[in-house]
Amino acid sequence: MKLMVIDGNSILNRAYYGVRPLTTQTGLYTHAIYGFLSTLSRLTSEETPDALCVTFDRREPTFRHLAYDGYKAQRKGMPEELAMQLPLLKEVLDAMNIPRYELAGYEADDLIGTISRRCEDAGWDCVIVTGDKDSLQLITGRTKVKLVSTRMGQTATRDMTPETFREEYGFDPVHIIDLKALMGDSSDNYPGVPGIGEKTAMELIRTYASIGAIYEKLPDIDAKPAVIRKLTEGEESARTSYRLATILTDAPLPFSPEEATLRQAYRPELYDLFVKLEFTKFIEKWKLQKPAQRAAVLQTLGGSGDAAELLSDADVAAAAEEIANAGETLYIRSVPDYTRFALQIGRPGSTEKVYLLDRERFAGDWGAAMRTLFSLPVSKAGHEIKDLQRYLLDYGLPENNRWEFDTALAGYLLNATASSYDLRILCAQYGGFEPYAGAAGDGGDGQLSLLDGDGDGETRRAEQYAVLASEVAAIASLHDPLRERLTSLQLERLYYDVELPLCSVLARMECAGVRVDRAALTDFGALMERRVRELEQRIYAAAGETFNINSPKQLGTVLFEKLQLPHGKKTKTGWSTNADVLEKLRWEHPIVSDVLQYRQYAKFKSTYCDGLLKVIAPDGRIHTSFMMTVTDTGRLSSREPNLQNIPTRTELGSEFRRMFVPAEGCVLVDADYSQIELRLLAHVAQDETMQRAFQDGEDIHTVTASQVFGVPFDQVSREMRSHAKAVNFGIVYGISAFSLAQDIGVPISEAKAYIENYLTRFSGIRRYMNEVVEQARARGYVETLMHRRRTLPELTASNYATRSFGERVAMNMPIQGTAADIIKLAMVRVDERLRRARLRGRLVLQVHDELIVECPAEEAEQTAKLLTEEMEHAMTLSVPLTAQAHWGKNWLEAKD
DNA sequence: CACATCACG
DNA sequence: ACGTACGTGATGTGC
Repeated sequence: MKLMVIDGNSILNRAYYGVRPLTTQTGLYTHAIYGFLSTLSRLTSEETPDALCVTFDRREPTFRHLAYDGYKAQRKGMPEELAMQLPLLKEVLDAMNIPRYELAGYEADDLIGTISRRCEDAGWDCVIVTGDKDSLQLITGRTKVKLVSTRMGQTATRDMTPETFREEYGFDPVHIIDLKALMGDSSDNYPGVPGIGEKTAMELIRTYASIGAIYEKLPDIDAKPAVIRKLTEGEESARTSYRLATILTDAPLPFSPEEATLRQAYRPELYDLFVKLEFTKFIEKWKLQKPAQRAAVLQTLGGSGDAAELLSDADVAAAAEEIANAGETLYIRSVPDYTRFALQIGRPGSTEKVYLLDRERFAGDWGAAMRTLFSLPVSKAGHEIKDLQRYLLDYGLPENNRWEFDTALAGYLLNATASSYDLRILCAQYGGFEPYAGAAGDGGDGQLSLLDGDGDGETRRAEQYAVLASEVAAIASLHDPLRERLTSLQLERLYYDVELPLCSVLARMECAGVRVDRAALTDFGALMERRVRELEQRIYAAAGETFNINSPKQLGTVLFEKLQLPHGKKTKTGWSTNADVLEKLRWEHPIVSDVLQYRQYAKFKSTYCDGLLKVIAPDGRIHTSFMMTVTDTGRLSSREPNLQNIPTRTELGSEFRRMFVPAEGCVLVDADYSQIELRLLAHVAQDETMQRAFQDGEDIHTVTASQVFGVPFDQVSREMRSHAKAVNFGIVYGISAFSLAQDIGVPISEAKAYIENYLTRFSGIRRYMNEVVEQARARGYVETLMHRRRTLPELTASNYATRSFGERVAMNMPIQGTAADIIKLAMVRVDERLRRARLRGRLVLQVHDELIVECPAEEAEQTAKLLTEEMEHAMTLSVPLTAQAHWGKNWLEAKD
């Protein structure tokens, strides 16, 4: 039998510093608990112990140290962000049914010592998990220590047994006490023998094993006279330190290994806790649900018989009629591949009716059923409806605008920084911790052991139906609370006039896709391939060996060790080889520019040639997915593939845009905003100088240069303009002199002067930046002109870097986010007008400040005019919003 | 799965 | 004395 005992404080501490900070939307820090549980889960599956327990320190000075006057409870208080996690971790452990021990007057070490000896006495093996090397003294034939270390953010463990210990230290584990008695321990604050450090102490213990032996033989030991003198003078201190270093093994702790035997977790409690901590991952991994509620849903399904009905082909017409006659919102939930649906008529209370559809159990024409049920003249609501709309469009379902609500989208507007908008989490947050409406009763006990790992068995079909039915009920019951929250945060207009109608616009864009010239892309790929091979050979020749150029590690070795090039900054894992660094080395060695070239060709080949070719659909077009709930600022993102990062900044790269082409007889019309973020800055900051520049239609970077460098407008040089441009970017991002200097290659002092000049000349901007940060601190969030908000728990962090990050975000988000609001609004209007005007043009892409429409060549001019109009008038500001449109036979031509 | 790199706005 | 611009996604390497 084997028991694992965990040094709670030590592992929590390591998790706190080793895992990147994570907060719930209410600002509760959770990363230490998260890291603790990850470690716990990993170690238990690694060791498979029969019993498990955790020990904790009490804050007050401990028994062992009271004997020594010098001890002043030196340990630094833990940071607030960690302290708040400790009681929660204890709750989690209680819910997991894992015993934890703490005892006034005893350190965790002493409890661990006691526990390990009790195990041995009972004939058990013991595994101690800690990051504290003091515990190594407890190692015996039956007890080993798993030493946890965090290196570069990675947690690693080393198993320390008597053998591995002796190999590393050269003496037996128990003599680590003697070692500490000589060298002392600054963190535990006992001195050892003054003047004796780690090296001398090691030497002595390896030779004599214990301080007892040393003092017995003194002064006739093999050491320098100075060492002998220090030992003699420091004997009393050594003896005291020995006592302090000795971990107690006889603490009065009521404990026997049997009582820590692994048991079932209390799943309902654990579920509630994980919901509170927003540990979606663990909920999924450990398949947590409120068992009582699931049982209730199953009972409804099986019991009363007419609560949920599985639709067969023959039932569809009748069901459709019932749905239409009810005249209530139809709530829709499906599994991710749309092979199963649950439909609920109306809100909870209004009707009991839930219909289920299962493609595997459906004999008739599935597509016909989809069309019948989803084109009914009733309002519809669901979770992530854009994807559902796209699925239905693929079935040729005509567009209608009766989509009334999307729970995921509402969750996103209420909290844009959440990592997921899982229905169950939304229920907990906005439905008052009752994930499934109508389910009652309190906890039964769970069946799954948490520590058995994934263990996903075959879930029965009825159970899956039950989950689906409960989810559609969840959507229905979330409708009102979410809508009320949206109203109270003034998000109604953004939600109902922008985000919700945008769903169907995006669904149509994704469905339409964009045509690409497959042959040209293939040819370009072959060219890239040739160039890559060529450069590869030159690089190998210059290096005098072959190696993997794609590996920064191997490349670093070649450049900085073999070729002895001066290395710049480091990354966590070695020397940086990024483009910035290599650019500075360009003239040091011909290999460098070859590597830069190689990188470019390799990127183009793999990401853009191979990557795009892989995703061309049978219709010859690429259908990206626009993600609506990903970014923290309100922007869209594009995935599989990402069509928002197609090269354009270099001439060679922009060739890719030549390969995006319209259908036969059509053109691409491209319209983009000019300087939308700086215009917004001028508007929200009400900075008169900048507003005037835009009102007068001046070139903003030139105006900035003239202000910052104090020269007349017509004497601004190219370099001055480009520096001013960098300053403008920096301002929008929440600038620091260091980064600006880095960016434009001037001394920090000079960059500092630029910024100072800028903020003096554009005094409105200085005022705005101060105000926005101050307001964010006071309110805990920032918002856009349309009230899209982002919460900023970072602003109250005690860590400087984290706090500074929060400040920069506070300055940037309202700008970037308002730009996102505006173009989304423009997209909805463009889509609407195109269709109302009976034009055949269709939006196909959006790239943050740019819209691309595919339309018949003869409608190009009209479409371009429509685009610029809608984009420019999407919102009225104190400065003009301007957009330029062009068209051509490919994306590149359409850009100018 | 994390990291480094690099493509975009 | 700190650590270093905002927001994304895809790829290849290496543990």
